Amino acid sequence: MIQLMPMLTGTNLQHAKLYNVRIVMETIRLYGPLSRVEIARRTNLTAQTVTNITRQLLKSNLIVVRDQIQNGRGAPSVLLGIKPTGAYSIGLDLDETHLTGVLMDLMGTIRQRKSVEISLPSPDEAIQLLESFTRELIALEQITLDRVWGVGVGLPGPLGVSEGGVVTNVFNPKALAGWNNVPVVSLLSQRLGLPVFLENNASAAAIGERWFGAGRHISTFFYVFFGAGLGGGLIMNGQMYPGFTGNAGELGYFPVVRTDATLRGIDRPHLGAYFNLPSLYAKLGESGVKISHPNELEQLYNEKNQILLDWIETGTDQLAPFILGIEYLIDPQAIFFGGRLPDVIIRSMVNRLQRILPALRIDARVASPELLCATAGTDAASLGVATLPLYSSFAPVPKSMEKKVKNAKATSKTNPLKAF
Amino acid sequence: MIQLMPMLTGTNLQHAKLYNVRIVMETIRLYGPLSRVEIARRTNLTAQTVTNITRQLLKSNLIVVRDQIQNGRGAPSVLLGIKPTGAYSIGLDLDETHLTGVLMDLMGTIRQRKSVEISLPSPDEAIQLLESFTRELIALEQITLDRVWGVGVGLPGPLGVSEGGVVTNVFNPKALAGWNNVPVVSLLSQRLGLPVFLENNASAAAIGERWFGAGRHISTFFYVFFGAGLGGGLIMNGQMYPGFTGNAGELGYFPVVRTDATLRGIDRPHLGAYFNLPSLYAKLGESGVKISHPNELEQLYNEKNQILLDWIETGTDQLAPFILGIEYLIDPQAIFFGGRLPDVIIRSMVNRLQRILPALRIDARVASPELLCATAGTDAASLGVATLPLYSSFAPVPKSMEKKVKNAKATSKTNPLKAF
DNA sequence: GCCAATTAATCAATTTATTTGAATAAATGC
DNA sequence: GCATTTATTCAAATAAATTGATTAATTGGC
Repeated sequence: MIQLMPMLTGTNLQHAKLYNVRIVMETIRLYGPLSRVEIARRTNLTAQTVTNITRQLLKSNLIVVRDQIQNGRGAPSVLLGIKPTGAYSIGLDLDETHLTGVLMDLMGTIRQRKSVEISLPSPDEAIQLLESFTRELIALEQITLDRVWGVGVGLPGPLGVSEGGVVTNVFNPKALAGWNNVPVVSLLSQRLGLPVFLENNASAAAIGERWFGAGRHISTFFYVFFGAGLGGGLIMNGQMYPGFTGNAGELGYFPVVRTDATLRGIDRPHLGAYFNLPSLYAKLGESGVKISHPNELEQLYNEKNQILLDWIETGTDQLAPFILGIEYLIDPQAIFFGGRLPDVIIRSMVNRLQRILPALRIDARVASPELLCATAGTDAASLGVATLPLYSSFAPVPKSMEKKVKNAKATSKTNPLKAF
Repeated sequence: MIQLMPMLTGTNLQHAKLYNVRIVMETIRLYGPLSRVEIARRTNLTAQTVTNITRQLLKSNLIVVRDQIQNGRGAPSVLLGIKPTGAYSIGLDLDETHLTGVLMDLMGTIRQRKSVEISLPSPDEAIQLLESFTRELIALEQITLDRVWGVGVGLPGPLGVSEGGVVTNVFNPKALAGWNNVPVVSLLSQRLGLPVFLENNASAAAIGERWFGAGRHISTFFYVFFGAGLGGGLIMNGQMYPGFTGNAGELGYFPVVRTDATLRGIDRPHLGAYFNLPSLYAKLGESGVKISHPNELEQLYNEKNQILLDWIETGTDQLAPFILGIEYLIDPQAIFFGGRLPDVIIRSMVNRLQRILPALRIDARVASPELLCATAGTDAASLGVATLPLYSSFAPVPKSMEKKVKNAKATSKTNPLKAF
């Protein structure tokens, strides 16, 4: 758990180039299709450098010539765009109630999807299941394993153990009883021969929103995630911020200072103790309504089920001060709300927050963050973890510029851009 | 105020080299004196590259040969250290009650200091005063203006206007009535012919702690700053995080949800309305104790003045939930407490918090951030703003690697490392 | 006291990226 | 029909890190 100050690492030509490759890829992805000259203008690179880099990207099948367009005089521009099938990625979102797997392409389109309801799997069962899901998704798409750049796995946080911000093992997560020091990353990557990325589902959903959702053009936002429990993820300067112990944004375990009647029984009331699906299911069960999947809540909401509506309102009211805390401490550009709850419910929460919050704010504040519904829908988490391998390969994060030592482990799998 | 997604900017050899120069400087500063081989080992650069870079740094008088040491067999190491007088910087901390100016060297040592008590200066008076303070400090040290790499100016936040995270103008700060859209940076830099950096005093204190204080080896921390009012600064991944509107960490305007008797009268209670020096002075004045400088509080504290002790205890109790918010949302490695209050008072607050907090935390939490007294003492803010020019020139932040366009403004003054 | 071994630092040549300036090609507009 | 404009690329130059050899200083063993 001890995280030392990161090493002060220099760079060199090769890594500077790799960074430029990422910059070009990302520019095309976000603003493409673009001509080489336009890429050069947007990145401050010279046209010649862009020519060199795009030549290699074309050869590697990561981009493709799209069109030729004429703007005024002069030679027409050749527009370059991302080749969606240039790379694939797999995302697996597991919690105590379900597993969802998706196969995603380079543009973030879900091409295959599988889902199953389960109940608290053991680590062995889970690894088995994750492997078979991966192989089935690849078979469905009829591609070979080598075209998949990695597998992302999402679990309910907090996961406990991280190494320099990278989570490899799962240590006693609260939501997964019996999971004690499970090396998910090494177990699964050995079985599959693919790079595996592990992340708590809330942070993963935030990364997904950042890379493929409305967060593509927002560099700093908070993501409130409704999974089996309540979680949160924080994106700052375009990168996920894990916190020192890997628990940044863990809204669910934030102590509730104001004690409402609903929390009176609990010793140390915290938001997650109230705002979670199992406790909602239990409440509904008492009134004779049986629910087994969050999608069924949509109908209940439309039927104006009073228990559900009360749960939403009370939970939102308890959430409001925390949203204020995010505003004043982190001052993000936006706060997203997403997760496994149906869109209508999330939208009603956001609407209620927008009504409540102005009265709580100190009037002196100039601007407040936008409250937005997440774009990914109920598969936000699996979509989010699927972005992890692509993010790791293509995001132009400063870390990608750092020199690696000579005798570091072979990076052929973990950094596929090494072909450059 | 609108802050677009930062441009995706490529890099080139020259900027990669500049980054390596900063990496070498910072490695020597933090861990020096070091031999060239040791620098190479710590930075992943080759010995030859380090030789080349240190040769130029020696010629530029930024580093100096310190010693030769023998470790075992082989040629002895030549140790290189920062040359403290290789660069100077000036910091000016202004608020409605005082101005403190310091002249600092490259190692963060305060070499000259001036201070004056004033009352709410107009912008014109202030600029005049800032200029004369700067010239007096330089005269005291008997150096020429060209050896000063810049001037940092600190004002009580929130300052209102920032451009891409860089504050240049002051727009209606709450603490400085009559200051409406004052272009502090351009006014002062024109008069002095030096780069000027503007920052709110809390963030500046945090940067000072990061660069020269205990934060040198802590990459993520929060800084609770007691100035005339209450402020906060956030350092993440070694860099100050300003937030989208420049107000991240603005503790003072965070609404207080729990309403104590002390805040009952106020319409929208917030922490800063209670926890500020003018209101303490007023309270003390009612009981016949006249205070004009925060240093005088130390004696009152030692005399166990009940009004002061109550103010500290109540304020700390109100602060506690906010500290929890920082823990759960930001999950920093440490939280520093510093500012213009005497050390004994800050220490008593930290002690009280350490007693209060465990009972409020959800027991499931694995690790909590350390609560620490800041190292800089009552000059934290002026020390902090003095670090801004040095930080800007020498900090190995990723941004320093970005390519600048050809016809950008001359950078001779703003980036003195351009000699390389 | 000598000499092989070891280590720090540098020199010289090589490699690999971007940059620069010229060339080519395609389309427009007069 | 032709000068102009623009996108792109070719070829040579430039500038950084890398590599391998070299030098120098010192230790430890005999």
